[in-house]
Amino acid sequence: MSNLLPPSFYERDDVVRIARELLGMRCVSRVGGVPTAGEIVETEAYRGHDDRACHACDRRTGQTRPTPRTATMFGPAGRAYVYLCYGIHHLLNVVTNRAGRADAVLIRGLYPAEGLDVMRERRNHQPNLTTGPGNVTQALGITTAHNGLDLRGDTLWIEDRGLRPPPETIRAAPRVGVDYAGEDALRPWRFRIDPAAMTDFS
DNA sequence: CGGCTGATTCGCT
DNA sequence: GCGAATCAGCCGC
Repeated sequence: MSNLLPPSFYERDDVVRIARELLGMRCVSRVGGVPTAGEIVETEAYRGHDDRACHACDRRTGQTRPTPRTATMFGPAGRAYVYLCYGIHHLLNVVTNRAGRADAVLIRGLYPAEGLDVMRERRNHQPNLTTGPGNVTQALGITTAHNGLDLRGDTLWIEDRGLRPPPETIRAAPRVGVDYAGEDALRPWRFRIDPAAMTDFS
């Protein structure tokens, strides 16, 4: 028994809260009909209208406006925003808030749950399957070709299986790799489940 | 159109 | 701890 996260989960005007609440949810891909999945253990929140670490916000001027790359973030909630980072890595985000508000949650880590053999193969048999945002997409088979996908479709979605990490096991920290964002780089919008508290996931 | 840069990862020092 | 890999987006000329 599992519940697909409803639009009302994504449409809320609080991307930081959503990033925290996504911890413990199961992220599922069915690329090419092959199921792979894992519980979300690390996220980061990006807020379009006032956060210079967010792609939607020009980090020099502070102006927020859509570009061809970031158009998905300005669209309706509950879709996948996938972009290419450093010319190599595909990074998966969940779009939140109403259309016009460019908020998104970056999926940075999973606890592997389903399709481990496929994920191992996609990861070229490296020991780290789904830690790190670039590794998550590689294991799930997600690329920029999946940008804009509705998370209620049959290729990529997020399920609520009732797993709720205890609040005291959730660590908040500044986001990774956004030093250019000035004061916004200090916002503690990175969330992860303390690895030592993850015995429930096995 | 040229140049710079990045929400990263991995291997080598 | 450092730097290469690798390229689309974005800015400025």
